Amino acid sequence: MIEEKYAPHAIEKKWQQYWEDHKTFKTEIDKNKPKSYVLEMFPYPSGNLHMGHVRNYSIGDVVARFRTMKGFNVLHPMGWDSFGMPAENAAIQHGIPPKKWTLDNIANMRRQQKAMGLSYDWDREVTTCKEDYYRWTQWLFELFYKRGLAVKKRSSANWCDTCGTVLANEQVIDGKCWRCGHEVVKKQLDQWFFKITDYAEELLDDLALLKGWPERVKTMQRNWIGKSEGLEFSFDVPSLHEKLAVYTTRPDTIYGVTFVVVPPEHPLVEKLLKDNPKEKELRAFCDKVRNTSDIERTSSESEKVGMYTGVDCIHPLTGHKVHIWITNYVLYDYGTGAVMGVPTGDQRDWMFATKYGIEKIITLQPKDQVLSLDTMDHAYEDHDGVLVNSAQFTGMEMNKAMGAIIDYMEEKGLGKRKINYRLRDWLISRQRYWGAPIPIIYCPKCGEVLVPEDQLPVRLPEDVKFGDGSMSPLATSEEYLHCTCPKCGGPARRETDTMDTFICSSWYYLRYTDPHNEKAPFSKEANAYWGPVDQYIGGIEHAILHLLYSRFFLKVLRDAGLVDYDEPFTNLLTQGMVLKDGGKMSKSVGNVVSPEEILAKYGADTARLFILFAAPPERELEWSDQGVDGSFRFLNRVWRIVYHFEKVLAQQVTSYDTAKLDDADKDLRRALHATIKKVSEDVEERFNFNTAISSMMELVNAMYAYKDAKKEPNAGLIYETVKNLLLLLAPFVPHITEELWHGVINEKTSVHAQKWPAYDPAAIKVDNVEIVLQINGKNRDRLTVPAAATKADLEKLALADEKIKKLIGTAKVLKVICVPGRLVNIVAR
RNA sequence: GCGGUAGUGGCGGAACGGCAGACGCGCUAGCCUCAGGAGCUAGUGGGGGUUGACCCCAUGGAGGUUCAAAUCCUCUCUACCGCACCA
Repeated sequence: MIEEKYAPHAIEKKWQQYWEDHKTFKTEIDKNKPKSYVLEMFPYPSGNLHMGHVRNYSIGDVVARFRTMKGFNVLHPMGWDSFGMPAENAAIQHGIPPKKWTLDNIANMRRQQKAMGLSYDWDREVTTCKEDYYRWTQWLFELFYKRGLAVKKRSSANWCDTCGTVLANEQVIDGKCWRCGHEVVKKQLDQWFFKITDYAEELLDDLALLKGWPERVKTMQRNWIGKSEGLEFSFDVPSLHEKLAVYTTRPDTIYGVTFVVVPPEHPLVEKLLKDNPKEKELRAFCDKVRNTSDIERTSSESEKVGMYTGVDCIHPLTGHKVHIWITNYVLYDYGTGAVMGVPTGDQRDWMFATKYGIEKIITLQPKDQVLSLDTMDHAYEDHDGVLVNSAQFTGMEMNKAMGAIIDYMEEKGLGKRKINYRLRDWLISRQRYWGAPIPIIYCPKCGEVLVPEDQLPVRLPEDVKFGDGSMSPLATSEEYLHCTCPKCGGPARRETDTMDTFICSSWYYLRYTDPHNEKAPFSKEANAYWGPVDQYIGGIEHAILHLLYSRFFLKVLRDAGLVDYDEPFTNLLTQGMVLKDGGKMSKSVGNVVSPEEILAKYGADTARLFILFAAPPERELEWSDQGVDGSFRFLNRVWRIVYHFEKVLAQQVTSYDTAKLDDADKDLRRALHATIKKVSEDVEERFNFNTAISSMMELVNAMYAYKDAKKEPNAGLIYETVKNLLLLLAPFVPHITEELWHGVINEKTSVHAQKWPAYDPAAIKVDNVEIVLQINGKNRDRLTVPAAATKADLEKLALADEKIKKLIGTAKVLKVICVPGRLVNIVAR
């Protein structure tokens, strides 16, 4: 029995309670079943779900429920990426302790997720800011440390003097502090790094293993790692008795070098400035440049400025003097940190040389053209052409010259072939409170000492002050700061930096496999069964950082013997953003649609259905309030048509004789089986949920047409149709289907415990198809032909068509192209 | 700037290189109703036309490949994502 009217709220509450009571989504290892690990990126607990979350979880839930119905043992967990700046800001601005703020937010968001009817195994929830989790984050830091992958290096951070705090890049707005507007400066600090560059080559190579990743994500990672092959060589700096090393990917242009540039951070700069008559001006210039961002420095738009140091070096091949400049347009942490300037081969160098009147020498020109400085107005940057003005290499083709010059330099001992990566080591130190403390102790006698494993976690103290000028809030807790050295027992102090939250999120997918383990981050056995993640789903904005860090982490754990596979995420689905009025939903624009309101108005099933229907998952999604109405209307249509057939269904006629079907029956049956086929393929192979839903809408339309066409419906066919419609809809709209299933199909079982339906190929077959007749690619007529017609049949039928004959007239038929089932194209002149 | 992606009716979107616009929204008309922000039926890219025939145009723009292009190639414009301390 079902109610006459669809009442989503009562139904949804009822079934959510039922699933919770019956632990419907609890997962255990079951070696008799194939496993499938379906994972959505865990959220930062900002306090409320936004539509991006709703989209992410709706997609994941369909995949998880679908795979369960397909017979997989599905792991589908949820947790919280709960360390980070917003909690600390809440503490600074409103005096709320970060822990309380975070846990309250988690409670609220968990409630919202539960209201969506998501099939999570909540017993596996992980929360990165809780001791039972960050204890293992610290343990993993120690693992990295022991393997030589966690090292200290000097590096700069954004610093605001007024607030007395380090600033994140996003807190620096136009070079000023976001809170006080004071000018931001760069401050040199000793900071911890993870040596991700040790894995650069493997991170690059193994992209080939990721067949289930979008090509664009792999391309972005490839470019981010940025492998290049080139030449490293040095210029002698006679006045300083030093060498200045440079790296270039264009050794073919080496004879065109007319200056060398270094950034203010370059180690040679101090020596260049010492006893320099222009020291004061140069220092002022360095200070200014030091505070500009990498994007500004590498932009070819922004102005290239520099100062000649007055110091010269010697070109290793020509012996000519070359000026050394300090500039704002090179990066200090790529290559050797110094760059050779070739005005005619690089547009940035061209602009710089033009501005400062530096000499230009043409050393490469196109094969069929002679370049002249008189007519050139920009650099010749093509990787093609012939060398000129290049001593014995003159006349050589660019591609050959590259190798020849490197060989020559190596032969003469002047330089060497070098592979470089754009990828930099991962700076993991944060001078903040709300993160996992780095488990290091500094002892005056023993130096840097790891906190022993059995003393983990290093707990976050609660008696800290924010923004009092200390490098890190943790330094303001006397109790935290002072400790005894684990080695010698003498007085020592703790590291006061915490870890980048990206570390917490680089291994959480492993913890889900064994979330309550107190002896290890996870057991090998649990992870061997569940890992790797079969389907990972999350925003495209994570295409590089999070996904690259996670890949790096897993490879280190593999090398440490903790896991036995190479990549954490076998398949990746990157979802697009949710937009409103063409733009990102944001509070400042005021176009935010609250999921909570949508749930309150229509219920979870409508919200889930709409967000899956409105666009394919990888594309951006334009939110439409009217579109939501449409989805709600569809669910009402489903409800009414099932209600209409309730008495027929109550007879429980579960079969029928296919030989006794009339045309209306056959049409409905064909529609049903075509829909099963379409939905199965769309969900399983392409994740095209929008077209899967549209085909189910067509099926419901066909059921209405059938209702009107037949006074006496075929009870068996109706039963089959309704039953399968509910099964197909179940992963998308789990509550309404559960209610209808219990009401008209089987009150003892859950629709979510059923097998996914199969279609009958014979039911889809049609006898005749309509094809298009074209002349010279233009549609001229249509023709109904037997579905089995061959190419030869089609050609004969097409050429016999009266209208076609008339249109061809006296023209000569040159060619006839036949595509069975689709068209015939007659080429006639 | 560099790297990546996307542009199709009034709107969201369909379309193995093979009938452009499925499905939904919106709109129009009719039916039903005391009533409707409910439901049902039909229509709905633009232009022409003998107005259920038929013809032409149309997938950001310009070229190209092909019997055939929204789809492949080149250039270009626009929007969005990432750029290493937001997560």
